[in-house]
Amino acid sequence: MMSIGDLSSQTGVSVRRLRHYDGLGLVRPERIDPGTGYRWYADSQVGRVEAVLAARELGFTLAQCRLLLDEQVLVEELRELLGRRQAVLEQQIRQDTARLAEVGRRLRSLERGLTMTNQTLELKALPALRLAQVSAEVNDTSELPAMTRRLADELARRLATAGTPQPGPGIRTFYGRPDGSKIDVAVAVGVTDESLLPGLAGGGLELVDLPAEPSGAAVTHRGPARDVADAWHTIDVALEQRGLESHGVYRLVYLDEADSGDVVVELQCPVRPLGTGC
Amino acid sequence: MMSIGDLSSQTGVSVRRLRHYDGLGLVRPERIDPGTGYRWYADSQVGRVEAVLAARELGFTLAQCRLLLDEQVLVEELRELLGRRQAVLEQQIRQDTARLAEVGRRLRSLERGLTMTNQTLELKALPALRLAQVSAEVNDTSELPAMTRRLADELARRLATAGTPQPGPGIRTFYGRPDGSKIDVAVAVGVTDESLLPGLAGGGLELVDLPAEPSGAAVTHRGPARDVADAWHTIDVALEQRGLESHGVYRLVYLDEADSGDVVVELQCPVRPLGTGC
DNA sequence: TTGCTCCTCACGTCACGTGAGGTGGC
DNA sequence: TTGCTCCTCACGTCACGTGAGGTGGC
Repeated sequence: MMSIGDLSSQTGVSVRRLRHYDGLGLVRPERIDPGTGYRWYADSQVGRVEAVLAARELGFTLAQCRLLLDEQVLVEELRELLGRRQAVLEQQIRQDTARLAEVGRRLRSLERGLTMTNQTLELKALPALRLAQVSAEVNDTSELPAMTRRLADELARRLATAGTPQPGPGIRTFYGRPDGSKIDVAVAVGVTDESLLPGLAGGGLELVDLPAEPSGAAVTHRGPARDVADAWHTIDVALEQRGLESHGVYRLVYLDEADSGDVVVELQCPVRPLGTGC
Repeated sequence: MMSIGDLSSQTGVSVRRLRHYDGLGLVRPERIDPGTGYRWYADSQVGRVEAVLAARELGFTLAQCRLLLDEQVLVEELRELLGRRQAVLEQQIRQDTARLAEVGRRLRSLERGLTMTNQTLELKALPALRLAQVSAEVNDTSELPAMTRRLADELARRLATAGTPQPGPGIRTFYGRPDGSKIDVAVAVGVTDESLLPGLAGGGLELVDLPAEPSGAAVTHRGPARDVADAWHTIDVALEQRGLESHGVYRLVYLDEADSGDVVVELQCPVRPLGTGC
């Protein structure tokens, strides 16, 4: 006969867990002292606990462990139980493998972005732009991907309605309001041929003139489109190392787009020395 | 502006979950009607919900999702977070793969056992045996593996103490008491040379004479030692198909043991026609 | 008046960890 | 008297599902 503490130290299973297993009827003490309520276990019950651990190791729930250990399962049912476990495990491995790949991809994209930004960050003036755009507002950056997709679709539809050929490069602008309440986002085309303006306005597009910025930063990014979002982060890191910060209207200019889904874009933003804002 | 039901149908996320996300501050409605308490969401918040789903898909907790989406993480911390996720996922995949292999092994062992038993089940008389053994009692079959291991160790020690050479084949016996209270288990050697008896008794071994059984069943099992436990199950299945049932003292006779860990054993048990017990 | 949508509690899930407060024998 | 071991509640975890009971506008 051994106390619950003895059983715990022999099996490495916490006293609390043993009490839990008792409560579930999974490992019942041989005897319970009616006076003190102390649990007393037979030496052989170490084997029972080990059997529980083994079944749990296969990922069975405690309820299933109980069925397994109490021989409540016929061979048929055991086959069933194992078969289901097999399916669940296969599913889980597939899912986790996909997740792992995606996490790895994001990590690599982050590293690439950091080095790329440091290599190609360029301080230069940003030109004035004449844009035909559709715009919206979002609450924060997490809403940007879905919204830019929707706006891009919308822009494509309106351009088709207007019947104009692609007037210039694709451009996206982002303006985080200084009070932090909203971000204004627009998907636009640069208008290089002024004769197209009336047609574009007729198609329901907003015509906007973005002023030139004497002092700005630009980074060229090549890679999968979905990595672009991360790239904005890295600009701020690189700017801070130079004692600068970004502000105002951010611009994303599409320079090229391959069939592979890879894009070449230039991220641009106005900059100023750190701490001169407000 | 959309109601919580609208947002739910647009994102496929249940209304309850959206309320939960509100509670956690993960997706806050743009406006809450002070009178009715109704939640009103901006169209753009569909994107926010989708961002939550995407982060969750990578296996992040909701608390982590919140950090990620609210840009509370510096690039350094994001790298940290992704790195930890990577490690956890790798660990999980390793674990699940091991579990899957073990489950598959058990399934195959079960199938093999079933066909093997059907092929080799033999009805025959069981011989009388003279045994030198160590024994113990256990509460149920789940305690058998650990206990037989312990008894086997004990037997080896005592045989060494007695200084006798291996007197005969290794044998294990199991007797489930008719009231179901306990199972008596023994690990024994068959004594073929009577002159060894005094020495064995001196080594602290019990000497037991197991009577012959005129009517019994036997199955020869070859394979990994740990699959033997499952084999007992399959005997009962095969017997039932023949209108028989097992009872009394079960015997497990080691015929051979390879270095690979594979064993050749014969499982034996007394049988009687179904329903003639008690 | 009957549905429909929305609301706020609040319990249940799963396998325990972690106190909180109390007891019996050295 | 001080430790030590044991005891029984009971809350917290995580991401919701599932009622229970009630409300406002068509």
